[in-house]
Amino acid sequence: MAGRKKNTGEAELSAVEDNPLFVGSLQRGFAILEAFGPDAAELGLTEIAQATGFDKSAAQRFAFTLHALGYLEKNPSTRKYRLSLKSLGLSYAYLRANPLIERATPYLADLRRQCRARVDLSLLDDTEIVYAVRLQSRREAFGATLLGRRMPAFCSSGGRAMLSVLDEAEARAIVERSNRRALTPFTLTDPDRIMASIAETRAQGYALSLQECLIGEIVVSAPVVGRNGRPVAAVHIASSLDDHDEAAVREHFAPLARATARLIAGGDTN
Amino acid sequence: MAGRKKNTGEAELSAVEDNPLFVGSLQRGFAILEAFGPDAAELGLTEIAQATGFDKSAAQRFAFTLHALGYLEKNPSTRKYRLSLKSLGLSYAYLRANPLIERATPYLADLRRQCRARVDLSLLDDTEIVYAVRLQSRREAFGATLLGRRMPAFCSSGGRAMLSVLDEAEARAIVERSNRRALTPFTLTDPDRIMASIAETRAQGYALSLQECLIGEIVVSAPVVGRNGRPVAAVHIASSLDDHDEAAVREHFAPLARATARLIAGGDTN
DNA sequence: TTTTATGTATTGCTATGCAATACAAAGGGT
DNA sequence: ACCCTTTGTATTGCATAGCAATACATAAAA
Repeated sequence: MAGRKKNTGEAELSAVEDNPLFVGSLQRGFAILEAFGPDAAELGLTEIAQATGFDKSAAQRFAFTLHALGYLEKNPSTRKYRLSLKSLGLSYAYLRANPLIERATPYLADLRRQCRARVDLSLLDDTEIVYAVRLQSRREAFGATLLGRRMPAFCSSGGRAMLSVLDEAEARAIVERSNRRALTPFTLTDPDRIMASIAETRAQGYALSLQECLIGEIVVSAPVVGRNGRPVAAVHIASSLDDHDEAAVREHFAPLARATARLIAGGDTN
Repeated sequence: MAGRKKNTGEAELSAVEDNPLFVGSLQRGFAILEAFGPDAAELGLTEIAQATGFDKSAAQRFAFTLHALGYLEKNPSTRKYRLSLKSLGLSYAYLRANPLIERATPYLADLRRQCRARVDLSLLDDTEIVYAVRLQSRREAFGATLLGRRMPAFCSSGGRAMLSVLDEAEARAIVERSNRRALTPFTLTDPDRIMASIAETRAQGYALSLQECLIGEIVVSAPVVGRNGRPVAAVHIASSLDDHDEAAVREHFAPLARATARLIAGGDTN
């Protein structure tokens, strides 16, 4: 987590950092919060310093402050810091304030009952999708069931669904600046082939991902389109190939996903 | 949201603020983030200034910075700020890093299948409980289904379950400094009667809340106890009185909740 | 015990971030 | 269409908040 690089262009970012309105301390504080992750659940001061590139003093001050504010807590035995419950507060505020999600939730619950598979709602954030609602089915790999999880848009079903709503050029731009690391042997990584898949998605009104993100998983997604014609979200239905084969998914789940997406779009305010 | 008062004692807080390690800018930044909530989904600069008590300049600088960092986004039409998707990231990191939650999730999913009612896992944070896992059943009021939601411990079933694990004195202290506003006409607000309910909970091994938080809702909860003997979490089973009466809940759900709590506690690392 | 590593506390200096103010750009009433 | 009010954006000199170096304390390791 040390030197994570954004492909969004550092130039633009450092431009904004030079703006006199920019408060560097805030940035550093968040950098420390963001240093905590699945791989780094608990961090000591020196580890924080290492992960962020700050010196010990800076790590100390910011960790101290975040602790005082309640965003970090200390494991008394290891004396290391970890994220605290308060981290959940922001999510709550976000979800609660988001009318799209409020609107979508009951439709997704209905969908979940109809197909008895995992149902997700994802949002597009540049080259990634973020899961905002997840209704899990049976036992899934734990990390895969969490809200806020990010996946690359180019290879996820929901990502392709949303990209298919954009114009060709915009979609291609996103695909091309994505980090197109293959997640499975089935992941398409060639931009042209990805764009072909997106074109197909556009034509049929839904995207289908066959083991492109996870071996054994098949996902259909339909885009939720805003009044302005832009993609707002994607409705996913994910299941195991053990339970449903491609034909069945296309025949039964795809129309359901599309219908749900349309219902959600129905009362859009954007 | 302007002058929210912590009953934890301001003295202690301002003591820490005077520590030279305390970075005030971080505090102000978070104060602005926290100004956003259900009631204040979108805020303009002046509104932010009002809500936080800062002057326009401060509001401007911090909003600018949070925007640059990606935690706030601007509604282009209203020019107001709102929380962005990035808010979900912290939750993800927290949940992902929390072994208790990872461990609990599959057991909760099983429980959900067995009782076909809403199943939640909550954690205790001083006088409040925070929902960390929620497996909803059918349509529920939207806000009630979200992760990160807080409820008073004194009147919630899960809260009483966890309080019942503490010693009498500690539990009473928490109850007494809670803001004991009645949420429904059935909410117990008298400390003595609450303590009696907690004692009963301790005796029977589960807590039962009959419409104390929400009219028409019945909830049983069992505490998850850590190796150190402290309450770690609570397992809730919530259903509507239309579906299940008190006797049925006590007979069928209470044992299930207790069993699940024990399973979760089984491999605790704390 | 000595040694090494890591967390905690202190302090003087200066760059950072502050607040006042000026400017621009929308809304909204008449 | 105008004014006037309101709200967002940009600039700047100055003081203080926050920095980095360093010293001290405490815990694990050898």
